[in-house]
Amino acid sequence: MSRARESHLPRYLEIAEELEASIRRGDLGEGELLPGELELAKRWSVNRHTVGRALNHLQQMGLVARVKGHGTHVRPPRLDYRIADQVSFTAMFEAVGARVRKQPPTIHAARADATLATLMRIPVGEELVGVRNGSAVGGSPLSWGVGYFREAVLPGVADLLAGFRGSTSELFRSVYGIELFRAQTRFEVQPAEPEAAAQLRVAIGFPLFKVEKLDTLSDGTPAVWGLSYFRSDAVRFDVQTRPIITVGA
Amino acid sequence: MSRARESHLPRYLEIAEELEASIRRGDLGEGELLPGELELAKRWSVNRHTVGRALNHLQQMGLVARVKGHGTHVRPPRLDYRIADQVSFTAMFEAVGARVRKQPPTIHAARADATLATLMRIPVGEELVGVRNGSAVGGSPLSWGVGYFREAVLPGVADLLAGFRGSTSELFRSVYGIELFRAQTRFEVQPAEPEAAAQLRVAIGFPLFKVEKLDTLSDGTPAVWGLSYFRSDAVRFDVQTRPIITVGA
DNA sequence: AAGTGGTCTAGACCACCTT
DNA sequence: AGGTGGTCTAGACCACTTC
Repeated sequence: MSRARESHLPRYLEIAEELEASIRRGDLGEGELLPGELELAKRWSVNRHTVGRALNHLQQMGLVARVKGHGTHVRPPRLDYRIADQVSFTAMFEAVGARVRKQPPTIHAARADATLATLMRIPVGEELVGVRNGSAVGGSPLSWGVGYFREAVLPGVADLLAGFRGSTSELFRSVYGIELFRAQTRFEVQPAEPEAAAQLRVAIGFPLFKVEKLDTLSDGTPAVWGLSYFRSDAVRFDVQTRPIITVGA
Repeated sequence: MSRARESHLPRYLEIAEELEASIRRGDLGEGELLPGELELAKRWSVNRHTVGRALNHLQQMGLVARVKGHGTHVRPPRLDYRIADQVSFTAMFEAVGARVRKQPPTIHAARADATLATLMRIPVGEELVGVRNGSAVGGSPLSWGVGYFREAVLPGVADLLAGFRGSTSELFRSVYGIELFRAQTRFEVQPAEPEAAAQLRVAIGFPLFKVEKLDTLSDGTPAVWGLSYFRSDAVRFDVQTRPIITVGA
């Protein structure tokens, strides 16, 4: 492959690279606030919009976070969201020492419409319990979404979940004596809509992971379906589909 | 002027929604070119940059694609990239009737450095065959990346792959009599760097799926590791970790 | 040559968060 | 009240694709 020209990089990318270098060098520590757009613009003798673009690029790289009215600060590295057939959201992040905060969920009765019935592979009209929830790790919002639990499989689940902020895996294990398994996970990228943007404290249009999941009982019976949006600057997903052997030395 | 609007939605989102509606209605057919920014700006009496933002938003939603010097056209719906423990990229998309075109791969000898050895779970210094490749579906670029094949597990793989553009799953099955299994897949979102942007025909900064995969033999022995970038407007990933039963009716 | 979208400047107003 | 980033306008220049 010939690499003839690579000299004329856009100015905002040059600035982004300089800022990236100084973050990686450690000139700017984790959580530290960067100067505002106006001051940075003066530093490179460019317009405010040009450094703004550089900062937006760095945000999509996961290096900084921008909050309107507050400023731009250095982000910690992305979290690893590990998914295998057995998963506990809470246990996984606590194992890494991350401080997880779940919002108290909002619960409502629901029934499977045509779309939901297809996604969950259950009959139309079945009784469900809908749960709106959100999570934050290390003080920064991570996810926001909704889940649907089958009342037929998890009787009385609405009362169980009301106000509950712990690990649902443990809850179901102790109350029903069952284990849930991740059967299917779908990943998509979507720009943040106004409501999701507000919940996750990102600007409208910021790229989000849209994740749809289906959890089943051990025999493959569908039990829970969920749709969540995750900040793409805060997380990376790691899905295990088979065991791996480590070779040699 | 009269900004006495009671909708607190940004103007560019209102325009994006109107365009979205007319695409979903079918006023604009798949593949059809939209008017240029200047004409659209006249239509809504706004600046060119405002409609530009609306179009960029629609592109991130996967509804349109923008190509510099060419224009903005309506995209087909996102492809479903189904991943289970047994996968064939080629077979999967051909099953959906999509026309897959793989670029002839570029091959080079390589050795596992510390990073690669950790990722592949093999000893440092092991002999590998590096393969740069790209794919397009339905005439639009989809992925671009690099793969590393273990010479010890797939002897003579460099010669096999040189100029080969078919299904590698089938190739390995017929030549070595082995089946490869997807063991691990990592998903991350990254803004397009200049080189990836050029290969995938998107603007610099456009959000891409960064996908790392590890394929193994049936006993879990690592065989192939790969890193690919996928256009996030063109694809959605669907990972199956367990079988699912369909209930009722 | 004409048209397209990408970049950069310049200035304005605003909503939001902190003090 | 002061500072932050988000939005919108306006105009300019450019690289790229297509004719």
